[in-house]
Amino acid sequence: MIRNLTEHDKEHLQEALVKSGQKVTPQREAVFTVLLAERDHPTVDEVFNRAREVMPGLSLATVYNCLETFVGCGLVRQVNHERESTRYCPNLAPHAHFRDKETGQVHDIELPPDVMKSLRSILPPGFDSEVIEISFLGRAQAKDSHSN
Amino acid sequence: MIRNLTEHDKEHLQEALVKSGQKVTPQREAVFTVLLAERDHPTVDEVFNRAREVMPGLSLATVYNCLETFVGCGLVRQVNHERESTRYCPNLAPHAHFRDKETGQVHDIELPPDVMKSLRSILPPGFDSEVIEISFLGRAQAKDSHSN
DNA sequence: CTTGCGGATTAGACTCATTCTAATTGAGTT
DNA sequence: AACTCAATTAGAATGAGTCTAATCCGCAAG
Repeated sequence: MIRNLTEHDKEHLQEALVKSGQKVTPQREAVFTVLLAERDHPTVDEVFNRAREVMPGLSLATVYNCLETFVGCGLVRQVNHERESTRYCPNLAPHAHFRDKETGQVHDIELPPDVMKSLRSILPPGFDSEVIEISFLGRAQAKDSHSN
Repeated sequence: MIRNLTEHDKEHLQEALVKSGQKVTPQREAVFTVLLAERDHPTVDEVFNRAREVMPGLSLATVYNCLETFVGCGLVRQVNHERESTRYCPNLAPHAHFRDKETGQVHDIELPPDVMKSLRSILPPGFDSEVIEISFLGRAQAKDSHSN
């Protein structure tokens, strides 16, 4: 179910960690592997349970720590909907999130540069934004179960 | 500090409540008054404290109930940022939210119809969205302290 | 070697927004 | 005056996330 990291992904992880003064540890590799294996925006608990299959001693606190570290060095994004549990997403390309009202599934929606630009343009002078979050809520005709 | 509802706002409240089979109660009037008095996107706790000045016996559970009811009949919107406490906003026009990283203040950003349309247009076929949430995070040159 | 250092990991306690529960109130009826 | 049914209430319960203090582990210095 959970494959090992490809050489490429391993380098990606290592580079990002080292660049922000963090170490590569077995726990971090395991958590990162889980994130890449199934890109369905898992919650911390889901990551925890999946990672335990591969590293049974892993603790929940460590999963929180790893994910926080990854966010800190730009390896993954947090995804929040209302006040539900935070989900995690290794897709780094700019994208919005679509949440299916029925299934709860989260899908990535590609965000073309011109839409980004038009969004930025609605900010009145004096407002300077680093992060823009866009989330849709609705229903999706099931097609591919995951989100990319 | 907290003025009474204008006749107009009172009718607005009454109409929305009755239309969805709810009753007008003193508690609901008090909470709605608080929301309209200062449009700074208060948290439940802030609403609670402000409303207590006017109705000391009011309970926190009731504030939660009232706000939930208001959301249900379209009188107010919930505003969430990451996993912080939910805030409430009586601005019904389509708008985005800008959250100041430093002060935590939330400002409303008007959302022109063509931007809404271009956003809707990025959804692949099969995706049908009712609600779009857009939130900016950044720094705002203080100007008017409230949002609206 | 083996000792010491500092970051990473861990279990479990803690926080705090929100929800739930069960009892009470109160307005409008019969 | 008794009924009814939603709204209100206080306090308990939930649960995601954070904090704490102890342990672990890789690595560099002696």
